[in-house]
Amino acid sequence: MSTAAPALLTLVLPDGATREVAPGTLAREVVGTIGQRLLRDAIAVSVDGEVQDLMTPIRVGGAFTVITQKDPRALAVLRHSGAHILATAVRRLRPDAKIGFGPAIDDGFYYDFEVATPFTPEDLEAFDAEMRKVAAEAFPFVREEIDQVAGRARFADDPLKLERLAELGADEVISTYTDGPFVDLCRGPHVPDTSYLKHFKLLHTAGAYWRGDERRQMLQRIYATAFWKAEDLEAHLHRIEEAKRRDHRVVGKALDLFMFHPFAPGAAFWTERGTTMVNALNDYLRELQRDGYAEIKTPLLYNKGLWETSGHWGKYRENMFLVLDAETKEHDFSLKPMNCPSHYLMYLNKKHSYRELPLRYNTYDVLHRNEVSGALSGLTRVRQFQQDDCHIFLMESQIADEVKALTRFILSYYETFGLTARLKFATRPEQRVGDDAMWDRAEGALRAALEATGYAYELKPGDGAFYGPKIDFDVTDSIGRAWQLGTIQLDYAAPERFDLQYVGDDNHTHRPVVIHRAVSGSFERFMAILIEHFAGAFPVWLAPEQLRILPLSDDLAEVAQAVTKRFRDAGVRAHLDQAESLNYRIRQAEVAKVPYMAVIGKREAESAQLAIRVRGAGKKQEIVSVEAFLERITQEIATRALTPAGGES
RNA sequence: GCCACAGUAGCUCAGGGGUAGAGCACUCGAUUCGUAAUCGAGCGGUCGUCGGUUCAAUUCCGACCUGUGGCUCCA
Repeated sequence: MSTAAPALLTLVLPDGATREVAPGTLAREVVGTIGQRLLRDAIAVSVDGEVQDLMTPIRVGGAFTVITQKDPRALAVLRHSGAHILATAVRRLRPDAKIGFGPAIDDGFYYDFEVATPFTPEDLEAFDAEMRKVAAEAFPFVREEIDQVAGRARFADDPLKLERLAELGADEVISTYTDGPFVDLCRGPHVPDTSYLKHFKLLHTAGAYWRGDERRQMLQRIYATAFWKAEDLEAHLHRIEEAKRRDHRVVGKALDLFMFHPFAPGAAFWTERGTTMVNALNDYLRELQRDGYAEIKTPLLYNKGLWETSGHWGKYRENMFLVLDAETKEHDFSLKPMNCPSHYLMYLNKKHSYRELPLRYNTYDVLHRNEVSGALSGLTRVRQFQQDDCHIFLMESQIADEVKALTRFILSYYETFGLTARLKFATRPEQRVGDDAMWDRAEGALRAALEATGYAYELKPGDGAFYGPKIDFDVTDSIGRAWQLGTIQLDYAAPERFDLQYVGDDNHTHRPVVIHRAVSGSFERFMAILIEHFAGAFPVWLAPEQLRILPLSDDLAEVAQAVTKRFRDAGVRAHLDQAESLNYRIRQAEVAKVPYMAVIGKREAESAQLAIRVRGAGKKQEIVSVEAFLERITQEIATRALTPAGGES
C-alpha cells in the first residue's frame, strides 16, 4: 500500500452505473451505496471477475457485481465458511487438533486436522451439534491483513499453518479470518457471519496426506456438505442414496452378474449372466471392427527384455506382476500390464509397406496391473481386466483422417448406450520426449482432426502422455457422474524405441506414428458404468435374460415349452418359469429386470398369442401373436435399440 | 501402501463373556392361480482367519486377510 494519495478506482455496475471509490474501500460500503436491501442479501461481490467477500478492501477497478444466494458462486463461499465453522467446533471440543486446509469442493467442503487419536463417528455427531451452536452464535467473520511476523506469532501453535505462511511471497496479502474463538490463515472469501450456515451435514471422515504427499503425515479429513436451502440438502442426500442404490456392486450381486473372492483380490468372476453381457459387448465391438481392423492375440507373460525395451521395467515395474523364473530364480518375467509392446513385436515380425497403412491391430487380451490394495474398488478399479485396445500404425499424413474416424467411432459407440461424452484435448506435459517441432506437428494434427469432427472440446494443457498429445473421452452417466473411458493418444516415442519402420513410395524406410486407442477403457469398468447408468434395467440386446415366459397354469406347460423353444431357436435369450403363483413370478421377473414377460393363459394358448408385459410398465399389457412379438424382439436386438428403456422398479 | 470403519445363514440384517436369531432365498407338501411376494413345514452358521486373555470367546485384546470410504494412483 503506497502512501501517496492513490487514484480513485472505477467500478462498473451491471446496469452501467459507476462508482468511484478509494482503494481500500470495503466491498460492503460499495454495496451499501447501491441499496440497503441488496446489502442484506449480499453474500459476496465479484470485482473484475474475482469473487471477494464484503469484508475485503477493493484494490482494483472493473466490473462490479453483487453475489446473492441466487448466484452459484455464493454456494462455494458458504461452504468455505462451513469449513471454518467445522474447524471452530472441532477446536472447541478437541483443542489439541492442529489445523490443515479446509476448502470448498464440488459437492461440499472438508477440513483436515492433525490429531493424536483419529475421529470416531460419535465425534462427528458431537462436531455437528457444536457447529449448530457456532452458527447460532452468529459470529461475524472478521478479516485482518497482517504481516509475516504477526502471522508467525498468531499461528505459533499450528505448524501446518506456519508451513503455509512461510510459502507466501512478500508481495502477497496475508489475511486471517476470525469467527468467534477461531482464527484461520485464509484468503477468503467468507459469508458475513456464521449464522448463514443453516443446512449442512457432516458426511464421513477419511485419512488424507498433508499436502497430498504420501511421505508426509496423515491428517484426519472430515467431509461435509452445505446448501442454502433445506430442500437442496435433502435433494443432495437423496442423490447420494440413489447412487448407492445404483452401485454396480449392489446391483451386480442382486442381478447375479459377477462376484469377487478373497483368493483373487481385484479380479472379477463373471457369472453366466454377466458373461452373457460381456460377450454381447464384445460381439458388438467385433462387428464394428470387422473391416479395417486386424484382431490379434499376443502372450500374457513376457521376459523382462521386452519391458526394458519399452521402458516399463524402469518406469512401471511397481505396477507389474513379476513372475519367478524356476531356472534363474529371478523375477525375469512379467504379466503384461499393457498391450502396446507386444503389438510392436508383432509389427516388427515382417516388413511393412506404406500401402498397408494405417495398420490397425486390435485385441481384447487380458491385462494385469498390480494396483495397491487400497486402490481396489468393485469393477471400476481391478488388477485384472480386459481392454478393448487398438494400436494403429500410420504415416503422419494420415493422422487427421484417422483421428477423425476414431472420434466418430468412439462417440457413436457411446451413443448406443445413451451415454454422452465430453472431449478433452491434452497437450504436451512438462516431462516429455521429442522436440518442440514434433510436438507442434502432433498437437496441430490432432487438434485439426478434432476440430474437423465439429464436436466441442475442453483444453487440458500439460496433461498429455509423455510421448504425445491425446484426446480423452469423459462419459457422463444418467446421474451426472463423469468417467474417463476412451482415449486417442499419439505416440512418437515407441516407434523410435522399437525401431518401427515402413517402406514408403520413395522406396526408402520411414518411421510410422502409433496411435493408442481404447473405446470403453476396460470391459470391467464399462460394465460397472452400464450397470449404474441403467440401474440394472438393460436394453434388450444387452440384457442377460431378454424374455421370461410365464404359463398361467401347469396344463399350459407344453405350449409354453414350445414357445420358449421358438424364441431360443431364433437366438432370443428366453427362459421359462413355471413355479409359484403368477403374481410371484411377475415380481421375480421385475426384480430381475427382465425386459419382457410373456404370460400364456388359456386364451393366448388357443390363439398362438402372448400377453406381453414390459419391464417397469406395470399392468399395461399387450396381446400380440407369437410371430409378431418374435419379429419385434429380434428387431430390437438386431438394432440394439435402447427400448424398453427406463422401467425403474 | 497409508488412515478410519466393517466382516454373524446364499442375500439383507438383529444380537451379544455361558458356543446364536429374523425376513427373503433354498427343499418338501398343499394350492393351478390373469399381471409386483398363496399357505404350511423343513434345511441351513465351528459368528472372516490365526493367536492371546478367561473356568468359558462369536462377543474382550492383537496380528493377518478381505471389503467400504478417503489419500496416493489410474483403464
